[in-house]
Amino acid sequence: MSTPPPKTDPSPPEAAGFPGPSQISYLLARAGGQVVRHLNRELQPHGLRSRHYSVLVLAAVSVGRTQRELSITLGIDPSGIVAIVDDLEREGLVRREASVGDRRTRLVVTTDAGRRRLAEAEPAARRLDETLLVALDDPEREVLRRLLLRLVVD
Amino acid sequence: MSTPPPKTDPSPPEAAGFPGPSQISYLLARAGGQVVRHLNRELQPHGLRSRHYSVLVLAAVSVGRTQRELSITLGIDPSGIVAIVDDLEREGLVRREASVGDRRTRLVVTTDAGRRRLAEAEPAARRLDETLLVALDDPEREVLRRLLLRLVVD
DNA sequence: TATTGTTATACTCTATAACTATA
DNA sequence: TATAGTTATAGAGTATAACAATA
Repeated sequence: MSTPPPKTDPSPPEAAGFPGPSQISYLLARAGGQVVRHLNRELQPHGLRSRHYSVLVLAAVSVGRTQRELSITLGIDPSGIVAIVDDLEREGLVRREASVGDRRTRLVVTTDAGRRRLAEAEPAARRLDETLLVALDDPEREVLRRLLLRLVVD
Repeated sequence: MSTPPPKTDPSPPEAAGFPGPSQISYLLARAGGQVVRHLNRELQPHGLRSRHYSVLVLAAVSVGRTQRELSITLGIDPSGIVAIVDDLEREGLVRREASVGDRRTRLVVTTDAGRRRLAEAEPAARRLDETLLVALDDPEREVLRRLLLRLVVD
């Protein structure tokens, strides 16, 4: 009779020949860094950086977001949002509009120029998913996407 | 009779009520940012930042690594490695040793003080995996870990 | 009193280029 | 010529604190 292969350790210190730390948090930090670097490079021809792109996407999806919402959703400090929206507004890609209910808040809304810019840049961002995830097949990507969604919502 | 729930779209533009873009690259960037922020906060009492911690871990696992190896494995620019190793050396946590074969390279080796510091800090880093991944059960974490490993190796 | 947006500041990180010493 | 390490520098990102307007 054949002895069953030993159960793999659920959290081995080193895995699969990867020489670095294999803790999930480390791997996430590393993968995230890769993404930002690549994304910045891909977006450069379109005059956007990853953070500006995120804000532009998010403001475009809804009719308008308060800067506070953008800050919370994107995990960027409110003062960082101000700087990013300043940049985008200077280029005419978003407008700050007065909010009806609360005169403290200012709604960030995407302009037509912003939507055009987004349409130009989007393929570059989608291409990133392709090149970065080349090691994974479609079902694996979907699994990864769902797991990450649950992490990021928090 | 109950109608079966509709099959979920394998790659919907928006998913599960999450307000942001649900592209994997975006989610990775976001999760990675969270990790680095949390990790830096957890490590602060131990006088380490996430990059210093990574280098310390990596140098401790083996008998010594060239700075070039550290640079490639951690995805940090060689000039960044110099700065980090300078910091660690100043605190006596690592030493730079001459390499036998190649007099250009310098091996980064962890000192006893470095190993002690690592032992102090490690629980904080492991705690991160716990708090950050609270939404996922053990098998899910293992799936995520393996997928990320394949992404990061590249 | 608490919150939204804003400004200011210091520090860390990233990206590049140039330089040196060795190979 | 090419590679390992180093230095210098500019720009981007992060973290904090303080402030004015408004709730």
